Amino acid sequence: MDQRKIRNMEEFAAVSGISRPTVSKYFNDPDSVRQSTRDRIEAALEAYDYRPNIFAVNQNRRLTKNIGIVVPYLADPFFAEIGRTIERRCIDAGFSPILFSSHGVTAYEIDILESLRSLKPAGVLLAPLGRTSDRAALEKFCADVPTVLFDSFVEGIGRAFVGSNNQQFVELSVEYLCRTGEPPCFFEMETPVNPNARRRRAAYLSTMERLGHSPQIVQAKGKNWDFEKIGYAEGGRAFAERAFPTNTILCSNDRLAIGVLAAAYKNGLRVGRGHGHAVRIAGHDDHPFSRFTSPPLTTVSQDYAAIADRSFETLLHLLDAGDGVGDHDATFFDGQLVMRDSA
Amino acid sequence: MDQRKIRNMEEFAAVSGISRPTVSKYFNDPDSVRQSTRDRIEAALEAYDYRPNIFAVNQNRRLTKNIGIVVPYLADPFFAEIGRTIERRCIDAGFSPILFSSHGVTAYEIDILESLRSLKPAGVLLAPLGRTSDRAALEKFCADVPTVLFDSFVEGIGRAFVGSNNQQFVELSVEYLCRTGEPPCFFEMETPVNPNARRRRAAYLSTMERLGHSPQIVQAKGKNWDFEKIGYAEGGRAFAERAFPTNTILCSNDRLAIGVLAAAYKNGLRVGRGHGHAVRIAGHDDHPFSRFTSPPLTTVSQDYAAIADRSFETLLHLLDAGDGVGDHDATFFDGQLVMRDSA
DNA sequence: CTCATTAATTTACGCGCGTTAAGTTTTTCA
DNA sequence: TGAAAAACTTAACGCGCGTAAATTAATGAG
Repeated sequence: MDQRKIRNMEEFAAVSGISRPTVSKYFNDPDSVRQSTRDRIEAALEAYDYRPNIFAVNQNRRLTKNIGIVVPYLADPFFAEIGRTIERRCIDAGFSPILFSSHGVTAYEIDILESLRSLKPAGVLLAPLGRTSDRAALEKFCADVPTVLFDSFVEGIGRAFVGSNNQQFVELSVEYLCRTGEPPCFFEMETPVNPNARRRRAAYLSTMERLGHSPQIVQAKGKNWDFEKIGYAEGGRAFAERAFPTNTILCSNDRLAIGVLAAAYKNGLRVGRGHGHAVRIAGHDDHPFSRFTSPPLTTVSQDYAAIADRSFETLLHLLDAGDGVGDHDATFFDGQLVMRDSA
Repeated sequence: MDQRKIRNMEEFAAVSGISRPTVSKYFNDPDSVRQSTRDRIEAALEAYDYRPNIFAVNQNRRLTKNIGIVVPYLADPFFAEIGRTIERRCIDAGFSPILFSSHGVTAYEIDILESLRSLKPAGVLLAPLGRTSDRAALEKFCADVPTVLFDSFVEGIGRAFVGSNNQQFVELSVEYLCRTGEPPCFFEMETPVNPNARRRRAAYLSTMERLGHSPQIVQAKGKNWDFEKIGYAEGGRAFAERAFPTNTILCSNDRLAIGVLAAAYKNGLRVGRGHGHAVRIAGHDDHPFSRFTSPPLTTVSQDYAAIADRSFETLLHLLDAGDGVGDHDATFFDGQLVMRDSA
């Protein structure tokens, strides 16, 4: 195939019979050169497999083609899935995605933004930790780097936001549960890490009141991202102490619900609707595992792909709109009720 | 804090009162300069927040301080977890980890290795796709870059391997199941993507024979990484067709077992041991979600942290051992039986 | 205090590519 | 066919840092 190794663009230009500046132009935009020279370059490219040195390329660019993707917790399949989707979009659009996870730790998130900055990314898609984020650090970062926030909305941070309509999510689940059985109590974490949780609580309260029921909230202690574990421990405790005031438990999110489901099983409570069942349990988010719990979890589905796609599109928009004062648009996707057997 | 922005090492050297080459030396190894000059540099570092341009730094190095981490499927919490752990080790050791996921797609794995190569990483930790990996591509890559394989053993690839002792895993589960009830049948995928699966099958066969039982294998159709879905669909079909020859189902891995568990529930089969239970189900790996299934899944635990730690240590070893012909050492960690309620 | 070490400094080159300016060739189209 | 436009070539500089050689300064044992 190739006779000798190509060491740099100079040599590659030589073997392709094109001058180096033109080759450089080609790599920055293949359409910017005449078709005939493009063909010659691409012919040489096949014969000699050469790739521009990525470090040398990025040294001179003020901005690279890198796109940072930051999620708060990669062990959560939701974020794994959404990260995956965004990665693909980036690659297909000719960017180099770099995936980071804060693993639920504030200091990690700060570190990530720090090292991201030195990668001179064209843009960043950031799902912040939320409550435990260092607001100042986020603000400073977003001031320098075009950033689209997703999943967790943080007031005043980022140039745009894409997430789900928590109000609508909870309206959907509360209305369904009230329509088909006892009005639900709301199970959530005492000090939720994620700002979505606060909006869901508010939505639960308002929806219950609108429907003429008295809202009842059960809170679980716990501050980390081990939601299933917390749901299991605290849910179990609540079952044992008969702390759930109704037979219907609406969990703030599916991961918590998965824990409560396990706790219910352990306590010998049959979960589901209809007679013979002791308790109904529902969640929100349509977590990838929710369809495989026993019983399968009734929930409200997030449109993963839509959030991922829209986030990326929004960033692209931002990028070629330049540093226009960007009318911080926020997109909130509605969810859909997914009726399964748990409620 | 800082008066003017520092643009490069030249300027930073000026404000710190040290020459640029010495500053450069400092950044490559803070211990290589006299304590007094180190103090002066670090004082300036606090006052002026400067960081060497990562691209310029890497341009001249033959090797960078980058370490690639490649997993086959990041939406699998096992890999998310192990990826997370390795990342930490890298950072703590002064390296820059970069996490990639092949998402189960051969072409992606090849692309990842391709772009990894251009990042000139000091080393790579690779959990290959396995059966669907492009062997030639792996071989070519590993010839150029010091690579430690983990999780999936591929004969002759990489300079070392760290994974689990599949033989021992299955011995443990089969012996336990035989000791406490009907000998298990083995539920697995027809064409498993992961080489561990083949070893587990072999271990099942040999262990059953050693114990004087006739092995019985039930295979599920399906070729992708949606193990839960496949387990649910094919397990459900097997239940409906009464294709499971015993009341004890040993699944090749937990994700498959989670699907079978859901299928059992759907078919009205109570899962667990003792009377009143129709079927026992067990798995392998101690998947993070296994303790939250209903009932909680009996399984054999992988030592995530040990695999992650040892993989990284092995790589470090490899790196400062230079290009010594490395006696391709393979480490196989034993598992521990985790008895829960499903079997 | 002297001499031998050890560490820092000065000077200078190179890495691989982006980019620009000036000159040359090719293409396009009237 | 000829001139303008477009694309290319040559030449050269700069990016920010690693690194080497030669020189000077600091350290420390005797």
